[in-house]
Amino acid sequence: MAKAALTRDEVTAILADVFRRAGFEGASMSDFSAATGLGKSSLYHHFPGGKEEMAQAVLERAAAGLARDVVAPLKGAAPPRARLLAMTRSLDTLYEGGRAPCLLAAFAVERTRGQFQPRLKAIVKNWMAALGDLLKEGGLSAADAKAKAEDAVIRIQGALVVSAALEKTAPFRRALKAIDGLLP
Amino acid sequence: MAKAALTRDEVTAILADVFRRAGFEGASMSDFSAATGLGKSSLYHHFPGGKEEMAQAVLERAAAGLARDVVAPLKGAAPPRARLLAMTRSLDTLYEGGRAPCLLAAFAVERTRGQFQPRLKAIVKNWMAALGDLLKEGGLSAADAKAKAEDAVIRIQGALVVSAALEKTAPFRRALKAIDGLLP
DNA sequence: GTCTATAATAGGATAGAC
DNA sequence: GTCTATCCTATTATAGAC
Repeated sequence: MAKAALTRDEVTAILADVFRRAGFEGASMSDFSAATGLGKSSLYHHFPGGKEEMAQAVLERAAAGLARDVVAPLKGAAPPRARLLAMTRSLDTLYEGGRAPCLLAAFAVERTRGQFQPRLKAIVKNWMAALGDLLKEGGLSAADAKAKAEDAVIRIQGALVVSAALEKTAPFRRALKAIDGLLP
Repeated sequence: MAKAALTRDEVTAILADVFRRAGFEGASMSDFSAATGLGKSSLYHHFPGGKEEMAQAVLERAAAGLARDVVAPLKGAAPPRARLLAMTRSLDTLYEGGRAPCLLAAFAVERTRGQFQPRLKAIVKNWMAALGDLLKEGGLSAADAKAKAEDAVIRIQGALVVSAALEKTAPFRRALKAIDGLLP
């Protein structure tokens, strides 16, 4: 699809979509070729390091996307509760209401996660730290804010797994609601 | 390893361990061969349907194991809180304190989950129902018990993902503690 | 019931033309 | 920058001897 000169970022976005649905081991060059409309050699032209480099580029892009769409809203000037709602709304879009898998989780549960662990850690820590800061600002004690921030990320990841297993979006939507309720 | 005449159940247990670490797509016949000490042909003798049949057998065994080790403790004669603690203790063993991945999650996040969905659904529903019954018996309203049961399963799955991403067991252990606290 | 050997296919990756 | 053609390896799976 879309032969018209894809930029590296556009290609990376498509690869990200394949990776998050198939995981690292599950995604193949044929998948990438079909999804981008590019031949294998074109893909190697963009990513000489092959699948590994593609995955790293995709993770880097995901980290930037999370920083922009999920973490940045937490740091605005609006009241804490409004910022929290902005994050959950963004997550609802990102995960398509619970229907789309999480790239982070797909990589984290695989045997091959070792090569991506530094980035996975950085992404999760960055997210939890920003959320913890917001909850503290919203009136929670430092310890409580940290614990609830970790719990919120856990619930989002767990809800995606349970929603996928049950083929239902309700668990994910309820989890977002519960996170909304962390601040009054 | 262990050449001495493995039973089908013993073989299945080993396959389960490979599957939960590698996922369905990630696990190969070579992995199974190395883990069981059996040649590929021996594996096909036990499971003529190949990888697919192996996965189904593994899931069936996992469902039985969950029923025995996780769901059954919830239904004993002990006080509700004691039964809840028995479940979390069993989960701590099953997931090796947060170090071992969940077979269910590994299959649920993959592209290939379709073929296993009926079993995945049954396992999750069975677990949530038993936990909901216990919480109701412990004094929660029917609606609250159901919501908190779903939340508990979500937290366990999410904690495993987060623990794997961070290479830390603390999130998983804290999640179990939080579930312990659902009943006074 | 387990083995060795072997097919048949899909995977990741590269060479070289345009 | 993209293509076709190709290579090598790993993968799933089968045949047939013991």
